[in-house]
Amino acid sequence: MDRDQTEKDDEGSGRPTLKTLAFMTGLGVTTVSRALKDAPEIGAETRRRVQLVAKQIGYRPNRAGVRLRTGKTNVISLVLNTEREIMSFVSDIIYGVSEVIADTPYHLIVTPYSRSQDPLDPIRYLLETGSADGVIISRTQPNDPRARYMLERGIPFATHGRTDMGLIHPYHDFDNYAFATEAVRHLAGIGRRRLALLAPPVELTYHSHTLNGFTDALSEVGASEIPFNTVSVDHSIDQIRMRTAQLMRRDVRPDGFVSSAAAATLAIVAGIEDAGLKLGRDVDVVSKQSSDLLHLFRRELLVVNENFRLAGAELARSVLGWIGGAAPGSLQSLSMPGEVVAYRRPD
Amino acid sequence: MDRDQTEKDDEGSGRPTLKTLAFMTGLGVTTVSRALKDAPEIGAETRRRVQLVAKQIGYRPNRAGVRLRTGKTNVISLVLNTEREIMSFVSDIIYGVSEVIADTPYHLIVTPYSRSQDPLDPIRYLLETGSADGVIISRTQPNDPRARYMLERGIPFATHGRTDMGLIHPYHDFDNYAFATEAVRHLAGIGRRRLALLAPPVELTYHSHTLNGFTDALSEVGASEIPFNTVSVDHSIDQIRMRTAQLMRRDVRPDGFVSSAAAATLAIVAGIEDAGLKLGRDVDVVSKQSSDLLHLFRRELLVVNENFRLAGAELARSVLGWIGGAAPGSLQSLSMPGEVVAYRRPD
DNA sequence: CCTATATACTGAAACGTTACAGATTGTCAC
DNA sequence: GTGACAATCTGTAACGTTTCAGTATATAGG
Repeated sequence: MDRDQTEKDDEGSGRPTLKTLAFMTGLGVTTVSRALKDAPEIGAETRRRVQLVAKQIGYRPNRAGVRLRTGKTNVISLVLNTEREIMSFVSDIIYGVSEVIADTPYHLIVTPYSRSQDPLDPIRYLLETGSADGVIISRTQPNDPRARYMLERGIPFATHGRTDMGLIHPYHDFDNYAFATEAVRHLAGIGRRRLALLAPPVELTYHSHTLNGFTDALSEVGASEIPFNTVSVDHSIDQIRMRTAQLMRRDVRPDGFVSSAAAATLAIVAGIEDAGLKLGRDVDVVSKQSSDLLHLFRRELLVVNENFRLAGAELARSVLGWIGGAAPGSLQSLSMPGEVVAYRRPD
Repeated sequence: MDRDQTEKDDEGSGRPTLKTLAFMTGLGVTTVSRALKDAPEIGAETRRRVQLVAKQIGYRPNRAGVRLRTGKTNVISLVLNTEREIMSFVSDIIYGVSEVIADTPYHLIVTPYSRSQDPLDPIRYLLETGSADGVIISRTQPNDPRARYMLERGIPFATHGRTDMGLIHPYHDFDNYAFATEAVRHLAGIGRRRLALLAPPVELTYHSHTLNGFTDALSEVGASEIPFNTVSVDHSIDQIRMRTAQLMRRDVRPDGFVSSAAAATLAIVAGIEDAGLKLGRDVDVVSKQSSDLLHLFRRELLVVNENFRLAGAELARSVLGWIGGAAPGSLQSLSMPGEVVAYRRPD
């Protein structure tokens, strides 16, 4: 008896599979599979024919099939802290990543963890369940157990911010050293002499980058530091505001602030005004911001822009690059801050 | 010849599968599978034994296996516009969803689309590739092709905002009608008589909700409307600012604003001040906000809070509920605005 | 004409899971 | 002792893909 033409009622119902394509082209499933990925041992005409039909009927490989067979998930996971992450960071970085993976087969999954959890938990989960081909983490620490763990397990990842463990891995970072030095120089340039720094939390790598830039520039310009390390950008608006107000009521108070985050800057300004002082007259503030809103808040503010969307794109490129076999050391990038910009009246 | 004990070197290397469990317990793969999901025809002791071993060795079902076999993806997709979505919305809604799916097997994938694309594109993609068990969409329209499409295809979804097509589906919405009426009443209560509304974009359902609340309350309190519909909250900061300034320089200008979004409010205030007028004296502004920052911006601002994190949680609950077989009509929720709150000095 | 080799294609097996259709017990009624 | 029945367990197939180990045909070398 001849081979039954319709081994199962293929055509018609669900979405097309390799079997559908095989049936339509009269080829074997194997041949179709290979033809679609430009394997060498497939005839040129066959290849074209298969690819044409595949395009026509809108064939899309079944992710589960591929994943089961090959272990490849085509997933990038973005690991986020649900409490401490900056808002615009979350939004922009997601869009940056999306932009880059848009014309790849990759999906973006968001893997959250909360304050109470060990930051290593979500990473362990991802690795143990093999849920992603690549991982992006933020809130990077000098000695980061997550990076160490992923290096050991050999899964491609990229960090937002650098580590300092003597290990090589892809990262994208904003040059916070340069930011702090520029900020201090600018403040010195407009006559400010006693500067306070609202730094990132101590455990994160960019804390020391920022702090080093700050203190190096202080001695360069001959200004002095008013210690302000009882709070960090991770603290609540109210706490920062209160501490700022306290600080501004002292005899020896700062006449300039450098702030590492926009939301914190709102709190600093509020604190300054709580103490009855005026921004631009009694004190100046240079702040990082990631969206162009601070100048609406107080036009006296001095701002430096950090582009999180770019960071997201860069991080995605790095992870994909590593997955694609590039050397991790070649996938590191540093984003230079622009100038400190003062308010300019809109046209 | 007896059955070979090690059909393949199971134990040891990779993560445990049903086969591993079957080998360890001496049972068949089928039995193990059923025991793990509390099937009725499994002996009580066997069930406990299997589950104990599974827990001990940290068995986790392989997602690809399940997905291939059953079609269940265990994925919820959040569909976002990469240009127009409010920042804090993205961040908070993701966290809200995460919160709810944290102790379920679900993963959250973010499916972005850009200005240039048909909003239906990402939905089609998800449905055609069977990439998700449930979908959450925002920027809902009265006659929303996405909701219609998903209803036709029978995939569970929830919308942020309501539709108005006579079709029943889960949604979560903020009561923008109530927001607008409360805002107008409050402004009237402090003597404002000529009010302008910065509304959501016309194509979205909550535009008319807001507008209806606004106009209904206007006639209730006997105030009049100063038309301000050349811009919406979707416009750029600069455009809103410019239009506001233009408006405020007219002879007949508003003495009160109702604003549907915090970022837009910054622009309105800037525009007011560009025209040389003063907030709280010449004009009052009631604004929605989703994070507690507007009072830092100008303490004269009057705010109503909208909780996006709650929205995310509610939307996730709705989708999961629908997936779980609940009636779509029972998965609709409306969040009531709180009072209009004026600035209160921190303790 | 036979053998070697390259080219183009193919079936079977496997990834981990669940559904289907049994198979093996033990218990009980008669 | 036999048949019926419930309780408990099991093997096989299938989901869609890729890899392995081929098979069939043509071409060329001797």
